[in-house]
Amino acid sequence: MIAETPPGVRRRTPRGQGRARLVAAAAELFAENGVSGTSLQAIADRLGVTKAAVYHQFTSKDEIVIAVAEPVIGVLESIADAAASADPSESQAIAIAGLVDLALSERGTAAIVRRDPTMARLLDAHEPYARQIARIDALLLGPSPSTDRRLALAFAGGGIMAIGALPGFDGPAEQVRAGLIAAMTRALSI
Amino acid sequence: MIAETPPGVRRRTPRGQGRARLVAAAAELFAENGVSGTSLQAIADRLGVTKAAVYHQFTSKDEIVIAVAEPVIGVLESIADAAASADPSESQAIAIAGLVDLALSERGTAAIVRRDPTMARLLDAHEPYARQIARIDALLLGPSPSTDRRLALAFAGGGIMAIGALPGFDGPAEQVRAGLIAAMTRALSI
DNA sequence: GTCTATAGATAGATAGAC
DNA sequence: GTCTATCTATCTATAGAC
Repeated sequence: MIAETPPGVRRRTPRGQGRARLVAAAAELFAENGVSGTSLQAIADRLGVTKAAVYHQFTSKDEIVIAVAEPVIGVLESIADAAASADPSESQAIAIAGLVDLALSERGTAAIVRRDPTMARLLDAHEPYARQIARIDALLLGPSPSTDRRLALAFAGGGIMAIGALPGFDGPAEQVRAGLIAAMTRALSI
Repeated sequence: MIAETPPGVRRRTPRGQGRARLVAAAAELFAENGVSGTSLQAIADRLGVTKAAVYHQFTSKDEIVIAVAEPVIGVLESIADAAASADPSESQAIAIAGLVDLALSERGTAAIVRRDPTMARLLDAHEPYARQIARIDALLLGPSPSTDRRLALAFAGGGIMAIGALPGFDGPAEQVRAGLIAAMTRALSI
């Protein structure tokens, strides 16, 4: 009989780290080739394991796709919370800064979440995402928005995600961040 | 012996029309599911034919992808030509109006051309596309552009294509067009 | 947590009849 | 221009040993 792992003994791979590594690898590949263009084999290859090992952590590809989106949804919720609880005169600026930081920190992932057809289809059926997006949109639109303002928001949404998809934009990070916040603000100044 | 089709007699399917129908069907499917998410079987099904019939018109899937992008490239060239030959004080406005009209008329296709990973990879190796994009970018950036202006252009590029991907934006078409031109102009007013 | 092995479906692509 | 039939490769997913 083989002894069980005694409590407190370090495993070769810390708890949950295999899963996190897998999600990170999947996110990179999704950003490069799209969700449909990424096979489980490709994910396994990047990790240096077999497909079966991938299926040990997730029961389906869809589950991996959702797992990739989850951190972004969490950040969206934080942004909506922060903007909603701030003074109304500041809520828009807070939302814009949050979205810019999200696009810059998550880069490819944020872009994939917004523009990949497979991801979009899964997230539409995933209530938490739709709810946070709706909250932020409402904050940025204000009450009874004009058609022009709704156009401007859709435009700005595409703009911010296009930036996330760019390979590291040159110039100091702080200048890029400030430039993007200015671009978003300009787009919504109507 | 069967007589050959006499000259001048109308064929059941006009010359080249099968090809055009195929490209249109492929463009729709690419917009809905992405290039990787669209099989040749799916294209054939939408046309009510078999895969073999598709392979009669195109020798590979890549060729279909390029054929879908070709009309967009043609329009980009017209835009660049028109803007370049106009008075410098008007060239930016002409380019913006042209891009907005392209995004609105081609809708899904224009968006796919800009954001699908498979399409992007093929077009990067397709000189005509890169050349026209470079011409238009140069026109919109002007000489020795600042980092902020290059950021603004990338932002605007994402914005305009996000609009194309939207399902028919409500409001009168003319208002949508004017709103988009205003959004693009605002984005580049730096 | 990783492996080998494989099922079952579907992918892109080809051959040849009509 | 369209078909049936088929090839080979790859896909998602499962079973079961270590």
